[in-house]
Amino acid sequence: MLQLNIIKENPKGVTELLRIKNFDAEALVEEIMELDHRRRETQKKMDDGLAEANILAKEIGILFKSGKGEEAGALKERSAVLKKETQSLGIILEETKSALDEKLVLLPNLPHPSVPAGNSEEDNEVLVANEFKIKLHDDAVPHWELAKKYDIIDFDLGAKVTGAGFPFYKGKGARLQRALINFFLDEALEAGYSEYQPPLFVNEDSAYGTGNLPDKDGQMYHIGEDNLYAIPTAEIPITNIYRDVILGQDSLPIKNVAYSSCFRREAGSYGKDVRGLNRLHQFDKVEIVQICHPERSYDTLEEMRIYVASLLEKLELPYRILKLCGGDISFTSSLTYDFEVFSAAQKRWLEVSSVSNFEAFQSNRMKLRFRDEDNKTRLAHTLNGSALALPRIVAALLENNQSETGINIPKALRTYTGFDLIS
RNA sequence: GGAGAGGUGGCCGAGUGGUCGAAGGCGCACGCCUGGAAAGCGUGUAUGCGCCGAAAGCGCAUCAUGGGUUCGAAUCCCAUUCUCUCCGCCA
Repeated sequence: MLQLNIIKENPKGVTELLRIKNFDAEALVEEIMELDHRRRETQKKMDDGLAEANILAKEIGILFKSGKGEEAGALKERSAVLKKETQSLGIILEETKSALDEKLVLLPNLPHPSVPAGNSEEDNEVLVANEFKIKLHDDAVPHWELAKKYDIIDFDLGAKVTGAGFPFYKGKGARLQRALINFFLDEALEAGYSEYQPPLFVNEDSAYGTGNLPDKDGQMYHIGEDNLYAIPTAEIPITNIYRDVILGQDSLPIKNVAYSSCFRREAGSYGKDVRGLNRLHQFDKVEIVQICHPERSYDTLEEMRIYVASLLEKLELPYRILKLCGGDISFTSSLTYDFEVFSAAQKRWLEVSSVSNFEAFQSNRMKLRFRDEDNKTRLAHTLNGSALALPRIVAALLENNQSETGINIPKALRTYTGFDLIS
């Protein structure tokens, strides 16, 4: 949620910046300014009324104590009137506040000035392209066929037991999953992250905190009986640790890593994009989250970008890094780098990580603050990124490393898998 | 799932319906004292919103959360939630 102060200070600037995200904010900003004005006006009236009522109550108390109870009658009458007035003002205030909030959450985060304009993924800026040549033999096949051939992932079995998009990993396929998780976690620890194992379900407050509600309501699995949401990413529990928290001066930066299963309904997805491991309802991911001083957040973003790239290097996967354009960047992000690996048999790029700086957008909604050098409370900046999401990594590993004899495991993973070939 | 006890500032902990944002202690910060430190002494030490752009000041709200009773609620009532104890069930 965008900070009200930023909008009030420079409504035109906000509208201008949001054009880069192809968002027309003009009417919305105007409404917000108006609602804010009404809110302050109402609160002033109510506070004054309450102040008078407080004074009256004290006077009545004194009268009663000194045995002049009869004299309190008139004051009581006035008090009753004030109560009615302040109560109805209170209702108006609450209505105005929630109307203001409803409008505020509709505004996307401001893009960083470096974000290129654009409408779709075509306009993303390719920053790094590490496309070392992959030579596949003539009978090279996509990963879903390899999965069947070597009996390492069973989509049909998953469909029988649960539904489409919930595969079983078997034998060396299961061990490869476990190896990747451990590899990613160990690398993150090495890079100074603290490991968490989060709950896989969160409550409503947490889903709001990171902005998944009300935005992506239909995209999360929801347990109605207990009103809990299955997490689409570990970002939600890990970031919400700091909801309504004021961090001490020395606690920044916070670097957390968590492995979790992720659950996504992916309503509306279909076609060849969702074939095999390309898009699942349940998948595994290692997520990194940082909370840092506002002045450091872009350095931190670069640090995270380099870190994620190093993982792909170690896995010897051809990848590229995209700086997302205004039209493709998410609602909550100021600046996002997408990482894509090349899937040789499908001949297409698959997104495996998205590293974003949210600046104070999440913190503002979550009330995540810290004490700065002057001991004042300020909103911290939050960042996160996948490091990495497993399924598409597995897809690329299988396809790119297939040979006549089997699938070769990259060196960095062999100590984790305990085997160097799937055959 | 059943029964009971409880939730007060960063922490501990007091609080009879009235001047309680809340005693006292610990912690922390600053100052005095000291050659330096400890001890001791003194001062300060919540958050949000509003008056107003900032500071100072003032006002309002906040004692788990949300309602209610009352001129007045940390205190009384109701609901929710979380923690603890016992019983039941259980990896």
